[in-house]
Amino acid sequence: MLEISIGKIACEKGIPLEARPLVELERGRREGQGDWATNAAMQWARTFGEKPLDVARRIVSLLPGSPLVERVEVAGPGFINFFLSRSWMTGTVEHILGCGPDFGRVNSGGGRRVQVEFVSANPTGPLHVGHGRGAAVGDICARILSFAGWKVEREYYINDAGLQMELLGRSTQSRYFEICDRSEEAPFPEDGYKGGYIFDLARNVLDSEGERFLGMPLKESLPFFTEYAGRVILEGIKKDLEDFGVKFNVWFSEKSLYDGVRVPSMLETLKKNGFAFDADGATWFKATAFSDDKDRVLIRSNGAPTYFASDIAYHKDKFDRGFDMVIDVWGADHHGYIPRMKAAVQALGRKEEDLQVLLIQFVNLLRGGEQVSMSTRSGEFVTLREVIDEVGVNATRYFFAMRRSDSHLDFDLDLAKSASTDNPVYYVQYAHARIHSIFREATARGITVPDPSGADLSVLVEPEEIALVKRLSAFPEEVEKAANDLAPHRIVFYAYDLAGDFHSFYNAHRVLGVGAELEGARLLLAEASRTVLANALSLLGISAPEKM
RNA sequence: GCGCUUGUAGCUCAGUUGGAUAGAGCAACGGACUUCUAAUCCGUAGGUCGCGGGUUCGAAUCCUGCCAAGCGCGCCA
Repeated sequence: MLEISIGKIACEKGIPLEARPLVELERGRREGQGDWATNAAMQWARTFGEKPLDVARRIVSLLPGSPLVERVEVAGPGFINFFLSRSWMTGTVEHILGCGPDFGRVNSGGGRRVQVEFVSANPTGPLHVGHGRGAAVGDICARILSFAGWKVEREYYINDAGLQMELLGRSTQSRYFEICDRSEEAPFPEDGYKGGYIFDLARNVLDSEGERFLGMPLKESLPFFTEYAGRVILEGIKKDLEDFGVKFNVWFSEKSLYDGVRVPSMLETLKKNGFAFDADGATWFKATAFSDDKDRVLIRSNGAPTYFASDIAYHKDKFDRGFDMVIDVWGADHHGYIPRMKAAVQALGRKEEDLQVLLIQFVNLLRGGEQVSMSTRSGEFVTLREVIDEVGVNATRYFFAMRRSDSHLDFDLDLAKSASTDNPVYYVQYAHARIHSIFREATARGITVPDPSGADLSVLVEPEEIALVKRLSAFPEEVEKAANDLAPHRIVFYAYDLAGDFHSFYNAHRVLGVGAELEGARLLLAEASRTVLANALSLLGISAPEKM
């Protein structure tokens, strides 16, 4: 409404609207700079040939009044600051209470379909903390996108074909022989999986299948070991994710890509679009037609497709399934892969931005201030399961999501599990629990929360109350930004700040026993705060306890 | 060598489609519980936004050159 007003004024000034910056409103950053502010006068000063301050004053003088706006000021080099009136406060709280669990929903997705593919770890070992971060970030992104009006599907791509799986089978097979004191017959492969879980798998095989594989050629028994180990590990992964609160709609098997149809069909599409060619006995993708720096092999001269080829086929399959946007969550070490994948997507006839790649940086585990060293190959890694068992699902999710996903994360195990002042998870949850505590006490005293429509919220005038209402009202914008930027950490920060605003309010003012009118208004404010805290925590997949 | 990411308070990090006096938490120091949970709050102190140029009314943010860290540059997966 305010934008339109300003726009009209610009028109009245007799200067055409086009080729001029749009009017932008943003929230005031600090006390005295208004609830909303615009730099429009500064943007237009050049076009008008006047000083920004003069332009600002003229705009203000032409602004119509609004019941929501208490006053308008010109400040600084030419900012126009809007101060909102009390009726706006009342309306905000009523609106939140009316929406309840749906407050914060926005429709930037507009019902479009998006697929989030994440974790996608090889089933060659249990999930470790790095996967855990990807799981948390992917899951929270999916929740946020859904809240922002996207139709979301979550997918796990199972790398169940290829050399790594064979290596897993051979590792297990070797351990099986080793347990039977016949290790010299099946030497442990170089670069094999050395983790203790391989012994567990081998022992299980021995228990259920006996020693029947000992007398069999290695080649013959290998498929069993490979299939068995892969299946059991995948089951474990599924269980870990489930216990971590992460669900998938689709578990997509890499093997299913090699059905003799998908890769050739993908090649046909690329050739038809003019982006595949033969050279040196191999088939190539013309990645340099886009922003990649070299062309890439699709089919080797020995006839075998590359990993990249199956990845293109996979992404073609995704788009064929009708998604408007596809999000891949990758470990940051794969960043060099992005240009060619984006190129492939364009070669398939999609826009570059239809594929979004979210990079997850490495996690640095800290215990006692010391870095916990990890390496998958040596089998020395901390599993997601261990972290969950040690610090709990809520703290684990919170810590994984608290930083921008593309920056390194220090995960302090001692801090995460400490039920102390320093732990930000408890800080947020405690705000929610405190509000419930107020309601419990209110009930004990026979006080009920009034109906929002009948209450007078204009009695909320204290700075802490106003700050809290402003924070509450910003939630939908935060959801929208988090969705647009695929930035779960924004919600973490928002929840933390909101909790802080509530704690400040709580410490400065009493809710109960301050007179019926004020008490009612504060109960409604508390309920609105509880609602938004719960909604934010729900986006993070973190519980909102009633008691701590 | 080329490319990507990062560099903000002692530490860990927000802020990066150009806006006003760069913000939190931890650590340090000083305060606040007869009351709805002190797992909280209030205050003090802490900064050449890696360094140098440039663009403009205005730069942590954009451009450019350096420096440092991490990660990539296969007919591997």
